[in-house]
Amino acid sequence: MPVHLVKEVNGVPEVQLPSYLEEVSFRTLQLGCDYTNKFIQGTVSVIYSLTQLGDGTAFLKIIMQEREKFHPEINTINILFFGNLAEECARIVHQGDTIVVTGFVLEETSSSSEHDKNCLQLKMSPNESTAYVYVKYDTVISEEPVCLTVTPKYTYTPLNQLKHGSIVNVYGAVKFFKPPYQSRGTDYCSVVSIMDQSNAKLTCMLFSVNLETLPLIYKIGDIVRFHRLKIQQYKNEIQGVTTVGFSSLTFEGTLGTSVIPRTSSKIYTFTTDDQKIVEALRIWAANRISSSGALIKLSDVKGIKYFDLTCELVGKAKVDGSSVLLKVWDGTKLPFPSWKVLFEDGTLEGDADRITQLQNLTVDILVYDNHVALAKSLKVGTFLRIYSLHVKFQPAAAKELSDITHLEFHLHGGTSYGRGIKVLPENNSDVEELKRFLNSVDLAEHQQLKNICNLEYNISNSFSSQDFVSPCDLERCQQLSATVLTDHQYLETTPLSAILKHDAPQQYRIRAKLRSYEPQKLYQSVKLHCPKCHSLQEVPHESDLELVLQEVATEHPNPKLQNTSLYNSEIFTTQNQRERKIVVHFVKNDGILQIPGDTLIMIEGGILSEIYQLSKKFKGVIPVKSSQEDLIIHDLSVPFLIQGKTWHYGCKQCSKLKSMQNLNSLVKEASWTPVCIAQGFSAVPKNARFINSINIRSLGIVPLQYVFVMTFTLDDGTGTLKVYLMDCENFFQIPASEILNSDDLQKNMEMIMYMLCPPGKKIGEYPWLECFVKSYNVRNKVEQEICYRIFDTMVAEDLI
DNA sequence: TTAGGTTTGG
Repeated sequence: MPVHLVKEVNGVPEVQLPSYLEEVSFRTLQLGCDYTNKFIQGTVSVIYSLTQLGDGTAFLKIIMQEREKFHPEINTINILFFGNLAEECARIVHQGDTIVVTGFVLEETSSSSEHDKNCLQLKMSPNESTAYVYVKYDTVISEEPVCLTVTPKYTYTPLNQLKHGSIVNVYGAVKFFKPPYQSRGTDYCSVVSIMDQSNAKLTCMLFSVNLETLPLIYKIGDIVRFHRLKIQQYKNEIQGVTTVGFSSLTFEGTLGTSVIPRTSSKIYTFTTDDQKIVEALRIWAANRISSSGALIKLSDVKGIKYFDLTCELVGKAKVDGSSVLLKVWDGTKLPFPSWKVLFEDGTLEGDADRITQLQNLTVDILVYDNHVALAKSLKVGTFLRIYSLHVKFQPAAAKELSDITHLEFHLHGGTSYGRGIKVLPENNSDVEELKRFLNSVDLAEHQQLKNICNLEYNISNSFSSQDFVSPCDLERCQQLSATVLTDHQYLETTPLSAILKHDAPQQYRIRAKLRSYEPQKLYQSVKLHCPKCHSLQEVPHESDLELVLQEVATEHPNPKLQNTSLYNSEIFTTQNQRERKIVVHFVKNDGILQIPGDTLIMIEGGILSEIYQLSKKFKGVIPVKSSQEDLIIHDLSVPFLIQGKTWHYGCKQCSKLKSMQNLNSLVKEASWTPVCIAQGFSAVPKNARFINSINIRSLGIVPLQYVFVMTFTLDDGTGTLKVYLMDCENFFQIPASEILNSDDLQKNMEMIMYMLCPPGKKIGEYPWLECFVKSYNVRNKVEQEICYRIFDTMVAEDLI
């Protein structure tokens, strides 16, 4: 570090110089002597302007006056600074400052000007020399703990003007932060991203041995002031890091709250200018930084995966070596039952009576790994903010009747997304508000309820309980729609009774509740739809695929069809079976092989598990077999292309299979690149872009689309209407092509259906759905029937 | 030095 700022309070520097340094006075300086481990100290009497030398190197000249004037005739000396040392000193050093320089080279001056009459100068180079600049803070004792009489003038650099290598003072609104955590090194670490009116963002890596010296940030939108932050480059972006003398102040970001700095520093400057900066930043950030001011309560966790919870700690227990249980409450009631975590008898800390009293309002949070140490140190009764708490929706396992749909709360290991726990002080405004709210909760009312949260509780009782939905939730369900119209908002709502009287075709906007739906087993709703002949087909079962592939695997690859201009081929022989041969053809792009992630492969003789493994590594897998003339696709009983988790099938009726050489023309057009894939076809669903990019029609295949096909029975009080839903991905915002291979997506869908049609509740408590419905005529052998289908409607985002 | 925002095992 070439330049250090040293805070000097009442003449006492807060940082001592390294003990191996020895002071030398001006008069003892002699050419040819070694000044390693020596320092010279003085007062800055003249600072020249920063200039550049012929080769562009920054240059600064300072004249230093010896503090103790032993010999008046030689009491000044020139100091020449070069490079970023010169730039830093030009910014920091003022006339009258005390400075200490080390690592200098003593040389004779060639100049003969007035100030250079002593003929000696000190040369300071960035790599060898160090300057310590002392900033004076003089205090007087008064009734106030500390009163500043001399205030250093700080300048603050806008975040869009930060330069690599500089040490700056900045203000910003917190866009993101990780609460301090123990790093793998010696220090605590906190990552803080800030923004200011320049709209630039700066991510800062803050380290400190003392937890207290890191900024006391409680939520996004807080305002921070950092002094002596070093700016450096990392991966083509600038970042801020702590440096010697770093200090910070933090202010609440909420408009109108008092501007009181949070800091561990006993001494700091804070002027009316600072107050204005904070207030201006608050106004700027109010509309631009989504603050966590609208804090999420336990009653709001519907459809949410991660959130920051402000709560009071009621109980604590050790569960096992890697996790701790926290029992917390925020005065609101969950919209679903939640889990109760088991722990060993006698390990629960907290007031047993209070824990029992609040049992219907507390949630169990399991805290893991790196958060365990902090969790163990928490005192029952303190107020906490738990950041990025994972709320996991666990749908009922149908086979196990003892299990019911419930919520789990996990604070996973790691610090991603600022995951962590912070103790909030009692005077924090959110805590004050929470305390007021907790005091207003009618505990007797909640105690009268049955313990519906207990997972061992009988399933039918818990679902039929009216207490399941708080009055607040009920109101929301009745007023808002759980679906959103994506077009035609101008249409007026038509009652279902009126629709039933009309002829088809018509289009309607309706508002109704989902009385029931089919199929109940959601995986049965996924079908394959042919856009050409409009047939609907079942998705082949894996066991059927396996049979076809095993049969093909017994056929012999044709060696003549290997290593062509289109692809390179490799033969693999299995060891555990009857030496089955698998041939993998790596398709080239314009004659060149790509990295696996960009490569299309064709596989001959592979069974399901092998194809599945290969699909994880390669961009796409096409199962093929050898004919006499060319490689050909299977008979479309198996997927013609496997891309990640999506297995693409072709319509057996509409496809007219051609040889694989037809892929050739397309590959020559260089369309086998991620760029081409990304260009896509805007009218085509996302999952079909890839197969279009390899122009699968050149192989004579008509691809089938994955769709959800469901029947909804809707009721608006005036009548009931059976409507079809056929949707690729728009209604649920879940791709039908991926759901069969994704547990997460299946859980999401179950959760959505649970919200739309909550089991065990009266229909009055169901949410409203606003939908567009079109009617159409279907003629069967006997009569004409009017059918209805949902369109241009999607599930509201807060349910997804 | 550490971390370098970008969630999941429990």
